[in-house]
Amino acid sequence: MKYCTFAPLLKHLHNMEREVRVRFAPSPTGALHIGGVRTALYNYLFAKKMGGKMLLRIEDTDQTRFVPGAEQYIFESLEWCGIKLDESPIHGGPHAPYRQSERKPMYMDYALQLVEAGHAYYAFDTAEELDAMRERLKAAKVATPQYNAITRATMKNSLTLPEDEVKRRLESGEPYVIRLKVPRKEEVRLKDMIRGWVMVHSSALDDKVLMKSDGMPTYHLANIVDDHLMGITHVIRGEEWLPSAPLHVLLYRYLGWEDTMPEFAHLPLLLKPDGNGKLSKRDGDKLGFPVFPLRWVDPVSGEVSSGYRESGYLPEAFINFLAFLGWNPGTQQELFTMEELIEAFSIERIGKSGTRFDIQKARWYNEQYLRAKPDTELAQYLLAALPEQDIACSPERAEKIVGLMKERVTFPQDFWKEASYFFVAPTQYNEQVAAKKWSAAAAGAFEQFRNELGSLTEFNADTVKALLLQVLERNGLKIGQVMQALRIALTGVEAGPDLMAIIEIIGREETEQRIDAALSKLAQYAA
RNA sequence: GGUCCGUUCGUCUAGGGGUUAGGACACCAGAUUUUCAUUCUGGUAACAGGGGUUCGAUUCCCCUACGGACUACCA
Repeated sequence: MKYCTFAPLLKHLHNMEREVRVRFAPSPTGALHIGGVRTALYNYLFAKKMGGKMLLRIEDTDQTRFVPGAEQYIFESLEWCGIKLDESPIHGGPHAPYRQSERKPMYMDYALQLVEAGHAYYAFDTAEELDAMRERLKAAKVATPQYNAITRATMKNSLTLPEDEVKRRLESGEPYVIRLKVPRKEEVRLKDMIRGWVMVHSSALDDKVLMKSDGMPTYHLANIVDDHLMGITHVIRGEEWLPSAPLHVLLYRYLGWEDTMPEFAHLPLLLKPDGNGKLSKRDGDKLGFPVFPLRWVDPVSGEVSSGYRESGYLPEAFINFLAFLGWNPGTQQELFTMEELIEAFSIERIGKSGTRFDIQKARWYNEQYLRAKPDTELAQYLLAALPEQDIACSPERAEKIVGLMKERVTFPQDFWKEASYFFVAPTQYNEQVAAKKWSAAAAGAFEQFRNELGSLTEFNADTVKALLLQVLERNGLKIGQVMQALRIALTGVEAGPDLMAIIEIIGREETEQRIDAALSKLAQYAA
């Protein structure tokens, strides 16, 4: 109780003069998933908005879950997203090392400090004994079976065992853990920047393990020690941490760090599209969209999961989309560059409720960003796809093509997929449209058109169109009656940009050849 | 089960004691067009339910329902 009156005020004063420092602290247990990327993004936006620093810390205290390549994947993902780190295991920094496994020696001191102060204790219970305890409590219909102020009295720990036996066990190298001695009854309050005051009774918390028997700290101890040592001012993390946040407050208090305790902001979760549970790594591609920023190959199972990058999402679009999942600027503006996001960002405008994931919106953002790019840049996407097709194309020609196609693509790879007819004559025709639109009259007109193409002194969309109209008029045909047929003849498909522009790009000779081919291949419909 | 968090159109959300409850995506219709797409115009569509407080509640309070998270020597 004695802390409650002044601590918040002191903390407030203290934090006001501190440089904002936030951290993103993933564990390298696999690919970083999209929810993690959003957490990283919000941390980054907040840090930059406040003129502060963002660091990345690898939380690898569970050696059994280490996955090779995961750490590299995290860095590559953040880099692709444009989230820049000020300090990290690879960027270095004043608080190195930034991998908890490399910081291992420093945690025990703090755990022992807690033991000495009477806020933690040694426990020697085996896994079997813990199971038995939980079974017993369950059988006795105890609402929450946990290692706590009541049950600790029945277990093997330094609070129940005689002092000399505890000493003997420790000296003989018997495995032990250090547990936090959570008070029996005490209200623990914490102020969350998104949710306001959250109150939890200490009886709902159990005596969490702080140091594991392998000598590694658990997340709970390690994150408090490191956040304190690294000068973290704001902890922005997922809502799944909210239930254990009071425990963390207790740790700050017992370690004597309450006056510089970071402020907390627990982010609403990213939910599956049906709202049924949070988006998880294990969802892979099951939901019909990637849950990872980059493609990921599981090093053990070899299972491949698709990524946003490889699917054709632009990092700017991906980030803009992600930023709006749970946050909004309160204005009508939808499109934001990273700089604009930083400028507009505030934690107060983060929503409270879980956010369902909607891939449709991500596609829309991608289209917007794609269309905003200059043709010279878009041309690179098309050009990049051509060598493997064994096709040569000048940058100027590619530019013209993407200029015509950009309004109708969602991803960069669509340029080749949707526009291959600029390079390759159709080998088959849309039969439905052919059956409906091809006619003897049309075919006749096309033949004349084809034969007169050679007479044009200038060959471009305008002159070609003029010629076509002339031929059609001579044959008593309307443009609407035959255009679809001509489109099929030249491209094979029913949809696409302005046909005359297509003709201009594929050129006179190719146009003549394609009409010839169509006249013979589609003759069956000319009845 | 227990603890905690949440609930405005199908989805993301704005708003906030008196509003025609606003926008975006998606969807539908019309216009333009040589097709499709784009673009433009218009449209369908929401305050979970019940109690209070109040002249008045979607907004504040309580309860219920529903949803979610957590409940490891994992993070």
